[in-house]
Amino acid sequence: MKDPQDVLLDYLQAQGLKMTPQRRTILDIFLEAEGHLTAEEIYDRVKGEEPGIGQATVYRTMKLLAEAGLAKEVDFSEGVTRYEPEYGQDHHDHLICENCRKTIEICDEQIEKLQEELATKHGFKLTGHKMYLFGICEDCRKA
Amino acid sequence: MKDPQDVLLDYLQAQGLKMTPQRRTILDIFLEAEGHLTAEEIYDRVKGEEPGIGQATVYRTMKLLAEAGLAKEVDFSEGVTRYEPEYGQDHHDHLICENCRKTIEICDEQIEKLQEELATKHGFKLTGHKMYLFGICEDCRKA
DNA sequence: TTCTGTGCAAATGATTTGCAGCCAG
DNA sequence: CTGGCTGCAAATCATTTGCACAGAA
Repeated sequence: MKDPQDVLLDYLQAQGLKMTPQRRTILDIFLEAEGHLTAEEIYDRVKGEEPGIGQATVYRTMKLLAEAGLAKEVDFSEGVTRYEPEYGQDHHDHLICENCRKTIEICDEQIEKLQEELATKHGFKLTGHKMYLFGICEDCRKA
Repeated sequence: MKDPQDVLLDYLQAQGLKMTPQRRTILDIFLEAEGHLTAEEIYDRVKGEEPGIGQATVYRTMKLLAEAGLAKEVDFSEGVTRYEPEYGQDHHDHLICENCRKTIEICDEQIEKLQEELATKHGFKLTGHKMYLFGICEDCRKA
């Protein structure tokens, strides 16, 4: 598979935009991080590596990565946008523990198919969906 | 079915809170409105009827109605919280046209069942879910 | 009377934007 | 060179909160 840096480069060129060290750094840090980070959290990590980078740049770059198909915005109803790597990842939804906030990535083909049918039934051409299941995980129920 | 005003009254009394004309007005206007309004939009309508009511009161009251089970918060990823009447309504999800923002309420029992199973499979006790299907509606595809 | 509720304005928190200088192509 | 990019600070936008007064119970 193509290197994510190259994917970004291609996207930038196609849009007449430019590659910069800031964008490179932010992409690297974002990709090597685990989980679903907010722009703020990414900014904190970026500061550790390149203290000169401003937080507006991080916000701008994360939006850019989302457009380039490298990052995906997720929203767990906390009032902040989180990002997860999208490139080379299979599509999935999330199962979130309302107590400890642990998040499990889930995917069910049958549900996807039913969603498609449901949209079609109403005359829609489905372009995407968001599904979040909320519950209490095993550990939290025991405790 | 019990009158929504009474449902609110019961909830308030159970919580040691008070009924006020503002709350009555906001509930009325919210219930007679169609669709999925934001607190801001509800505030605009409220001003038409009772100009003295402040917008903080509308925000506070909508949260209250949500706790009382009379309103439900929905989030179409626009950066604002919308509210829809919940009392006496069946559970449903939403199918949203990305072009004209038209929203259709949908419900599929089979999907719900699969969601339950999916959660259980991961050791979760499902407490709720959010599902939004995005697409392009028939009218917009024709146009 | 006793709190809770209200309106107002100020505060918040996440995100965006204006701007002057910087730098990739 | 030139137009996009950056850091900074100021600006937004939705929502929340502090406060003094008002009004349900």
